[in-house]
This record gives sequence, C-alpha cells and structure tokens, in this order.
Amino acid sequence: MSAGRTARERVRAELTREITDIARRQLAVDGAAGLSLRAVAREMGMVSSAIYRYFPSRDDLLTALIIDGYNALGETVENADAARPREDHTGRWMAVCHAVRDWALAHPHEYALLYGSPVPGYKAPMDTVTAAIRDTVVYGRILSDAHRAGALRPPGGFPATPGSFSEDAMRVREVMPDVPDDVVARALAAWTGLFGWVNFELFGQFNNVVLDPGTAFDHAMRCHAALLGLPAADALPVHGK
Amino acid sequence: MSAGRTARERVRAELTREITDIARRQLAVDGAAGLSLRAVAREMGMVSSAIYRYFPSRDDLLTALIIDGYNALGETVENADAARPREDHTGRWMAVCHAVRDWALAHPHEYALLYGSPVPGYKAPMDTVTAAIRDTVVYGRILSDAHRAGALRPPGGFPATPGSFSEDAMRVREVMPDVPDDVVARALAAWTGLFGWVNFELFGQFNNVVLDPGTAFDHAMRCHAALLGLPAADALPVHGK
DNA sequence: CAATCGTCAAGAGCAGTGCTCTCGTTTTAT
DNA sequence: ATAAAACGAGAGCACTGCTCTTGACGATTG
Repeated sequence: MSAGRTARERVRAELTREITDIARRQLAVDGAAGLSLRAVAREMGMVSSAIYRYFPSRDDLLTALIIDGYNALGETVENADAARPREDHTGRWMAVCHAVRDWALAHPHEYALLYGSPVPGYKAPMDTVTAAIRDTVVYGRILSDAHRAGALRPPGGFPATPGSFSEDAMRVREVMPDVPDDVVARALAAWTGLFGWVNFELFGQFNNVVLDPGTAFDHAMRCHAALLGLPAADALPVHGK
Repeated sequence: MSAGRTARERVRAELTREITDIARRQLAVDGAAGLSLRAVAREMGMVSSAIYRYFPSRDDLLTALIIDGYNALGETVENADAARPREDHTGRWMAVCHAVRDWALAHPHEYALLYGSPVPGYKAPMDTVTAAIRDTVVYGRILSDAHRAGALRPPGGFPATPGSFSEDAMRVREVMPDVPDDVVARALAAWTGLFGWVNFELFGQFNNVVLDPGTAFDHAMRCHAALLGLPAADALPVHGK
C-alpha cells in the first residue's frame, strides 16, 4: 500500500492495477476461459509481450484475480455481518447468506472462478488461502459468538455425530472456537448447503423449475439456521439493503 | 441403437463412438479446457477437419460428453437406489448420496463438467435436460414413496414454508408427486446440500481442514435425511459396496 | 557530470488451437 | 450406369500463450 518511492515503482504499480482492472472486466464479460493476455495488452495499447513484465504467466494474472475475488466477497460478507447487532446471531447468519448469494449473482463469472470447477492444471498458491477463508472466518465467528452467548440450542432427534469426526472438528474449530463437535458437523452441512444452493442457482440447475429462487433460498437458509440451533428470527427484513 | 443399415452408417456410428471415447479419455486427464479436437483427430490418425464431419463444433462434442456424463451418473444413482428394498427410504436416500459422491470422486473432470461452472458462452441444449434429471427423478421418487407410505415425519421447530413458494413447489412436484410444500422446500435444501458438499470436497475447499470427508459426509447426509423427516436408519452399512 | 546497470516496450517468431473452404475419392441411392 | 451425397485430406485464417532479442529510457552509482 506504500505509495512507491521511485517514479518507476509508481508507474509499475499503476500499470499492474490497470492490467488487473481490464482483466477483471474481460473476466466479467467472457468468463475465465475468455481472459486473453493479448486482448488485455491490446486494450492498453501495449504489445502482448510487455504484459509479461508484470505477470509472468496467464495463471499468475488469474491468481491475482482470484485473490481479488475472495477479498471482494470476503469484505462484502464482513460488512453484511458487521451491519447487524452482535447478539443477533440468526440475523448475522442470514445476512451472510444473502450477501454471498447477492455477490454471486452480481459477479457470476468471478464467483465461478472461486467456487466453480478449478481451471484445469491450476494449483492454488498459498497466497490465496488467507483471502479464501475471509467469509468462512466470519461464519465461524457468528457460531462462536452464538455458542458462547448460550444462544445455540441444536434441536434433538438428529443423528449423533460420529466420534471419528473429532479430529476434523478440531481443525474446523480454528475458525470456530469453542463450538462443540455436533454443531461443527452441522455447520459444515449448512455452509456447503449455502454454496451448493448458489451453485445450482447460478449454474442453471434450477432453470425452468425454481423460478423464484430468492424466496426458496431465504427459507432454506432459515432451515439451516434452525438445524444449527440458532433461534428463530421472524421479523427479519426480507432481503437486501 | 439399431445396427445401422448401410455400411457407411455403421462405420459412421463406430467412428462417432471412437471420437467420444477418445474425447472422454482426454477429458478425464486434462479436464474440459484440455479437450482438443486436433488431439482427438491425431490420436485417430485422422486430419483435424475430418472430425467436423461428425461433430459440427467443439461445443457439440462437449455436449455429447455432457449427456453421456449425466446418463452415467444417473444410471449409477438408479442402480444404487434399486439395490435397496423399496420401503427402506432412508437407506435409498443414503445410497443415492454416496453414489453421487463416489461417482464424482471417480470421475472428477466429468463431474466438474456437469456441476461445475458452465463453460463460458455454452448454452445447454434441450437434449441434455432429460439426461440431466435422471438422478433428480430417483431422488424425487424416494421422497414420494416415503410420503405415500406415511414414513415422512418432518421434525417441528423449523421455519414455516412461505406461501409464495407454492408455485415453485408445484413445478418441483413433477418429479416428486404428492409431496407437500414444506417437504419440497426442505428437499431442495437437502439436494443442494448434497451437491454443495461434493463440490467443496472435489474442488478443494476442504483441503487441509476436513481430512476425512467421507465420515463427515455420511453424517451430514443423515442430518439432511432427518430434516426431510425420513426415519433414522441406524444399522446401515457404513459406506460403499 | 558521465558511465553503467536494470527496467521496459516492441517486434518477430514458435507451437498450438477452432474452424472454413476446396478438392479429389468413395459409397450410396436412383 | 449415373447422379448425389458423404467423406478424408490438405491448405489456410485468425487467434492464443509464451520466448527471445533488440534498442531505448531512466535511476544509481563512480
């Protein structure tokens, strides 16, 4: 974030930003496979080989876009969570759900880059993981807060968590401190349920069947909340802003 | 399926099959973006332009592979369902879940083609839909059978289904006859939960966190079954064959 | 101030892609 | 037997990611 000391560094940072901006626009229009270094260069009035001064390969440019995407989604989710009173755990969960869905609908190709099939042969570098779990961290904090406040009352009559799950639960608890195993297990189901729904909606599995996915989505996420033991919140504003 | 009357028709059918077979092998190795008409032609000892006598474009070849994939998955799911006694609704649901997951793990690139991000600019032709819903039809039949047998007792304490969902419920009921709205709504959540989990597992979101996804998956699917009102089935064989 | 060293854009070029068109040949249908 | 349809081969177009070399500019030293 430092302004860059020499003039060269500043113009380099500026050009790097311009490249990613143009690339992101191309991504938004044509999707990941339509991202062309030559097209980016053309739009910048540069020759294609010059781009390689800034990104050593197409994959590196894609990685930059992926990190940006995770951060954009993560920030959106953080803001949606922060806009709710801390003790309104159910409201925070629902806000996170809708934030994810709304962002995905607004940025379908970027979302596909993050949660769709990975581009073949592409291996996510370590740099991405810290950005990738920003939304998950928010999710975990909500459940931790709810549990510590004693607001979590998971309904009975559901299968007992297998003992062999405890090891994985420990690892998940790093973003979900103190939460007991059975809630951790259900938390995985709810979290995958959220993204599974968004995937179905975005990738066309609901086409010609579920015509009003917003309503069904809201209800499904409330069901997940109930499964987690979050208290029912009846008087939530229906949706977005 | 007719053997083909003229010699030309037979060799044409044979070559078409050979093309899709080679393409499927390439798909399994390199993923959808690595599928190259020229490489297929090379492997067949043909010249690239000859392929266009059989598939007018790369997208058409991809479509054939997609339909094959849906049918392969659908058949696997049908068999898994049929292997259970008809009145063991919970067992059938669990068998379907594991069949989907096992097939996805065995054919990751084909699964990604079906349930990952759609290839950009690609619009699924109508031919695909009948194949695409084979698994969903099985799923719907299980719930219908369970409901008609009076075996469905959805737990209380969960959010009421919004009235505006009834229209979408009607459409979903075409593969899930007689099932009441509230179960239809939860069925969507469970179904998306299944594929959302498989996506997370296959596309790397569980990396370094959930190391034994099989156990957690089985438990999560049992939770979904309970949410649907399917009776608890305690003595199921743990997993595969 | 002047020489140098690193950075940069440009251009040519390689290997690969999807796809089109034409040109003989072969097979089918009449 | 003849006309029509289908077919494989080949050349070619426009495009891609990426590499290498060349020449110019700018910042940092001596």
